[in-house]
Amino acid sequence: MTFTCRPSRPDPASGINRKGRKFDQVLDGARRIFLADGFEGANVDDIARTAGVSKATLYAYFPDKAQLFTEVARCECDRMAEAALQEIDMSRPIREVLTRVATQIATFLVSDFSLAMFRICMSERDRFPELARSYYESGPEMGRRQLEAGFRDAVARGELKIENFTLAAEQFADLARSHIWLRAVFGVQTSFTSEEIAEVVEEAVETFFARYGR
Amino acid sequence: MTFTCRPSRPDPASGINRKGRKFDQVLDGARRIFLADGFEGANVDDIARTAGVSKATLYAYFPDKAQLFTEVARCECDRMAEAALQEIDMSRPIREVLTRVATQIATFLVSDFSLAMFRICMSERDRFPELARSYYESGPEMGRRQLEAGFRDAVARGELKIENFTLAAEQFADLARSHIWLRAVFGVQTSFTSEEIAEVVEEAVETFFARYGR
DNA sequence: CCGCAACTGAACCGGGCAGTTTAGTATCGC
DNA sequence: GCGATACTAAACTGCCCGGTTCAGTTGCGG
Repeated sequence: MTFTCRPSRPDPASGINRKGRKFDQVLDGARRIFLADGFEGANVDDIARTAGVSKATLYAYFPDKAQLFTEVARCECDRMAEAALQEIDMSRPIREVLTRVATQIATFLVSDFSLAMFRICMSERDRFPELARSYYESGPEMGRRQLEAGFRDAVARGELKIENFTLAAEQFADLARSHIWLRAVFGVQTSFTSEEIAEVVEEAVETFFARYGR
Repeated sequence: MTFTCRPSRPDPASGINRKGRKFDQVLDGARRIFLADGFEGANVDDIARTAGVSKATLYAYFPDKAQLFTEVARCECDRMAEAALQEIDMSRPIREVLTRVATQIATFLVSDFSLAMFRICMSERDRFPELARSYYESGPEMGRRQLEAGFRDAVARGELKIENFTLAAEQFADLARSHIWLRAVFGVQTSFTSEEIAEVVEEAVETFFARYGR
């Protein structure tokens, strides 16, 4: 599956040349290799080969490796934001809603994509400080805001009682990833059954409700 | 401050030569540079210079960069284990105890050392899979076991009610780092006042108690 | 069929860095 | 004083890899 990502804001004189048949190929190849190997670890020859393009062509589109990387990263941040921005359907009973949301959080956080992006953000924080920051903002932060909004509705309807919305949302997300995420990022456990996730989710909802329920 | 770390198990024919005046210097210099720059990012010349030692001397002690790194990493895992292994004083009222423990967890997790080690584990997970694993085991895992033990005591004394001890401990630790740790690892926020930490801790204890209290 | 622009593939350059070598110095036991 | 051992400084090797160059190919508009 390959898809491109048009600039959210067109890059101002970034030196990127978007016109040409193979632009998308290059970006796609770069995405794969960068996600797999990180920035430092990625080899431009590999990217070109994976993209099915000559190195010269690659450098016809992008002035250097760093800009190619930031372009990929920007797209992935957009994807991330999109993922974080699913509307929360509050029409169902609150407990069911929270269970579904927690399941989504937990499942996403142990996905290959999420883990790869996280690792890259960690590894490349010195070289690309903006990357980690903007990923945080389009991901965790965006997700938190969504949660907060949902919580406000629920409180308004008398289904939850919350004073500190920010921290409550943060706690909810942290509870939803309890146990499994740390194991995933440290590589202690590499795959998770839906039962494992369901157990963590259930306990998360239980604890959250004990504090903020009704 | 410089201190050495004798092998927990003497390395079997690892090619490391421990005798010589400057062994400790080398290890100490390596620790600094590796913690600051990671494995790939660290420059052996820098290490030698920081250690106040010639490169030739360095290579008289360690056969290569990787072994030097793993030696440093092993020591840091030991330090980590030691830090995680503080006895929990259960004589005080449970709420006070948990508040103190949560404060320790939160404070440690946003410390330079902890963040540096975490980043290295993430960055070098492919090159040194064992590192992340053993750091996880001497850190989070060890800490969790300690917590679990404390919880069992508390349950026995009727101060808490818990069924799933593992998940409860995990939830407690996750609640204790809520909000602040993610911001720290993504570099969104680089320093934390004790008030910020205290707030998170208080909310963590509150939520934990709502579920598992009395 | 021509011309032009995109693309290819392979050779090449240059810098960074792990690890080695070498020629020389300091220190210690005897 | 003498040999041995530890250490130093600096030059050097070899490799990897980002980026460039260039001679040749493909394909498309007119």
